Amino acid sequence: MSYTVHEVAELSGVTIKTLYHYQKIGLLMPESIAENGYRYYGDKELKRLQQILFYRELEFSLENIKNALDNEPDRLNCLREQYSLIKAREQRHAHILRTLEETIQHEEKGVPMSKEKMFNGLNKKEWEEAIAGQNEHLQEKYDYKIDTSEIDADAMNKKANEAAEFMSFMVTSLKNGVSVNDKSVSDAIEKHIKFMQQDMSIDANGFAAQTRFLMTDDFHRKMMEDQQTGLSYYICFAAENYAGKLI
Amino acid sequence: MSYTVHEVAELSGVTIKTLYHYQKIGLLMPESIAENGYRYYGDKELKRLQQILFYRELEFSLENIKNALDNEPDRLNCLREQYSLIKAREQRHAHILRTLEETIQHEEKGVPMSKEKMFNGLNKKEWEEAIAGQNEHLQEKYDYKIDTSEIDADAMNKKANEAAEFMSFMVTSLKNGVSVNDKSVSDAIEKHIKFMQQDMSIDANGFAAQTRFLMTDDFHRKMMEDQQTGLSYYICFAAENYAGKLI
DNA sequence: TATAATCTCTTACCTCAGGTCGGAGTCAAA
DNA sequence: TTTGACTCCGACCTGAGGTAAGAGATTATA
Repeated sequence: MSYTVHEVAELSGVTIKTLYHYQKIGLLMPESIAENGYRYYGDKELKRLQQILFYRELEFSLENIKNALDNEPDRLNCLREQYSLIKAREQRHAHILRTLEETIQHEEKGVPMSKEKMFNGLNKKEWEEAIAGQNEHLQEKYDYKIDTSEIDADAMNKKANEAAEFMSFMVTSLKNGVSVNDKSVSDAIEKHIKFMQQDMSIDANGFAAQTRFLMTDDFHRKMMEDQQTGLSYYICFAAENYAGKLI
Repeated sequence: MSYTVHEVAELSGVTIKTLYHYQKIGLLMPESIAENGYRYYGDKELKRLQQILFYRELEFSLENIKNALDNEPDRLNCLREQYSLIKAREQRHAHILRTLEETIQHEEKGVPMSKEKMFNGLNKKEWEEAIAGQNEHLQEKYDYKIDTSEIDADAMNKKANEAAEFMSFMVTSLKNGVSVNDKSVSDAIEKHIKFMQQDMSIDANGFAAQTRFLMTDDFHRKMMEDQQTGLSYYICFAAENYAGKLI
């Protein structure tokens, strides 16, 4: 099955000019070119175009897209990677949305807002710095930045701070679809338990029991679920999984 | 309070060059210009810049932003409008994400996908046409399009329908903080299992095992978590709880 | 079969939202 | 007074296309 420029344009919503452009920069070549110069695209080309558009949607430069597709010729891997990138972008947008909500609330009450908060999530420079070193995999490969900094740290004292950090990490993991089996999750739990051990006697099983209580108890569950839907269940699973591993 | 270009750049993450550019096109003028030519911005300008960035995030052209801000000088209205636009964009992204998911599933099974479906949500032309005449308010004012074609109910057969109904019920319960112990949850699971028993042999324990698999398997968990954060964990708990009760 | 309407190719130039570079003036601190 | 950081402004560059125009190809209609 082969398609004319017009048909491809119609199907994909891209203009003929854009197809020509992609050909010129070697991003998407026609399957064949007739003697009269007419270009025809096949199924393989349509699939590649689809992937180009997914990446374009993520604001990759055409050059980056070319690299991504050429370095990862396995379509399924590409698609999965695009999936997690889109998920990552969602976080940034959630951040911006929160800033917008906060701004509306401040404006409604007529209370002035801190200048830093005003640009939370919008300030690309800032969060690119804040997350330097994180998510190396995607960053190296795509130069794509992921927003993971959520809480304002120094507003809390040390204890609350550690707890909030742990929670925020779990929220991020939950939102990113990280398995409770993942080493990063186990590590976080281990660290959290060690911290708690500074002023109380608790072990992995005790912690698991505690999280199960937090999940079953209506009041505490509500507190956690308000922070992030699903959090109480996730943490409980993670804690039980961690305790189970130690046996 | 007034800020130098450097300070504004630092706060907002925008470059000095961009500030200059905005000044040149009359989008954001400094509050004052000293005799030495230095430009200074006040609180009012920072607020305007914030709004510019919200709009820019929504891919409005600078000219459109100028019009939007000049025609709607009421900040609160602007912010609210931006809020609904961002919400609308979320829909479009959800659409794209679904196309990506479907593509992954087709690719996994090696089944070819219809060419139209391949570009669902990506085809801007298409959804601009599909919603012609709708959302006139925003379109007239901003030339911004909203994706409204979301659910194609009759596209699903009965089976998928029941599953979707069950899932949607669980999502609602999770979001409302309903305990997995709650009778409504047990009842829904019972009903769902009975339905499945029509064409397969499964019991409460089998179902619990299945949900645990869905939670532990990276790909399936991703699918569920995408629908609602925490869903895979909630359903697994609920299923295990239901199976446990029967003993 | 002739003609009109549509499609296609290619090149040259335009646009938008900035980035880069360079020269020159300005300011604060050592 | 000199150094280093900050600022201004203009000229030119970039990416991802859009527009316009001339010319050949194909298809539909008279």
